[in-house]
Amino acid sequence: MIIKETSRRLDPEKVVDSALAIADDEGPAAVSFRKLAAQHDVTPMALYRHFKDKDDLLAAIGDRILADVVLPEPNDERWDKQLHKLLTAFVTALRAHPRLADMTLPRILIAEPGLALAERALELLTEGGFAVDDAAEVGRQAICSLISLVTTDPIAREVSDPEAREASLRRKRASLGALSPDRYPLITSAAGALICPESRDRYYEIGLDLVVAGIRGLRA
Amino acid sequence: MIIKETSRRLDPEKVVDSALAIADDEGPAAVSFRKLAAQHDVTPMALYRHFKDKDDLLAAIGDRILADVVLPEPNDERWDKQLHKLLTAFVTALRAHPRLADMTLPRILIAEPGLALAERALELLTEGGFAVDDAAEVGRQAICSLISLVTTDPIAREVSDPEAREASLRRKRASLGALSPDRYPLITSAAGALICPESRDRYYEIGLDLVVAGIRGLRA
DNA sequence: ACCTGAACACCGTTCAAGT
DNA sequence: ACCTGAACACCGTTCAAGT
Repeated sequence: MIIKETSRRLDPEKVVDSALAIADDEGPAAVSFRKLAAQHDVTPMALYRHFKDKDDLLAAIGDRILADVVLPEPNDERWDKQLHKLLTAFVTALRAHPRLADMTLPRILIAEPGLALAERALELLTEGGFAVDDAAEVGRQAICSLISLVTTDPIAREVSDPEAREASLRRKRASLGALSPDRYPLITSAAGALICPESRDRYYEIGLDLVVAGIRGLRA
Repeated sequence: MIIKETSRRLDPEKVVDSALAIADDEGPAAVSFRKLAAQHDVTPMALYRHFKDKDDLLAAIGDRILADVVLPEPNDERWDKQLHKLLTAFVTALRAHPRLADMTLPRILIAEPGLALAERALELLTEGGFAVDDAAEVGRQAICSLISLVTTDPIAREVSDPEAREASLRRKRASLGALSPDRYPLITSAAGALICPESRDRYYEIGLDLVVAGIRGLRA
């Protein structure tokens, strides 16, 4: 039996590891073939053997994130409760990569974990009384809302650079603080919550509840 | 009375016009100082007199879009019905710029039309029984969901390039068509709706109904 | 099959200088 | 105040060539 010596110098999976790390820290725009090539001691052009173009690399990042979704086992709870848990599992995986959550959207109906999630969501929605085509529309919208819940997470933003985060908060406080309480009484009195929600868990709880409540309400 | 001759060669408002046109056609990434400078017969550096940096220019685009929001007059309908109309007005303005809708988010609590929208939304939410801090959280989430509704509008995408759009649809059809109906019975049977919703108006109607139904449901 | 070298056509932004 | 010129430090991607 011959153990094949690994002859390839470049491991695409490790390139995606690096890309994911850069994107988490500095955002997807900071990911570049040239930087990745330098990190892996190859020419930028070497990457084109493994990724068609930059979009292809970003798609691989999306797939990586989706691979972390851990679907809950079906049980005998009500469809809406199970849907809540299913969507929570999706959000949990995305929360690890707040700046990258939207890379999953174009991969959901392509990557296997995304397909499993979608199929299960459609099962629960049809169980809840939706026609399959309506379930598709509602499910898509739910996924989109939850992705944007994560991408716009006000607490996670710029977490890599705490002083940039502080500066951004200070700017927001200053701008809302300058508003006239007569013209904008509710905005000024809700300024705290508008600038940054008190608790991150509560932020996600409200977001998920809102999505599931919408689905429940639409069916009626 | 002296009519001041306009001495400035560069009108920042016209630069934003051009930037908006480019961004609508080719996406925000295609907007560049160099391209805009060429279009306005100046050096790229001339733009830095009028815009701090590229982010500042994109913020101006966000403000432009928000300026098109036409708020409905308050009336004596129920709070949730009025909220539906308010949010519809927001979505209507965004729909004119599907690829740019998310540039409005960071400008909502800064640009005047965004503040007016936010204040009115908070009014209706508190009228509906939300505490002001909860209203803030719920309102933010609603705005985010609706922005993502527009940015991911499956019908508007790549509308500038109809054959790219066709190619993308074909790719999606092929990829869903290759799935096993045994493993993914619901996805395959909903393939049509998943690839592209039948009607654009219905797409937006469902999206808006879902958001308002969620808010109504959360209050209870 | 996998990688390199050189080149093309772009970017945002800084700095010093002109009027 | 407003604009220019030259430069710096980047990009993605193509093409032809090497092993």
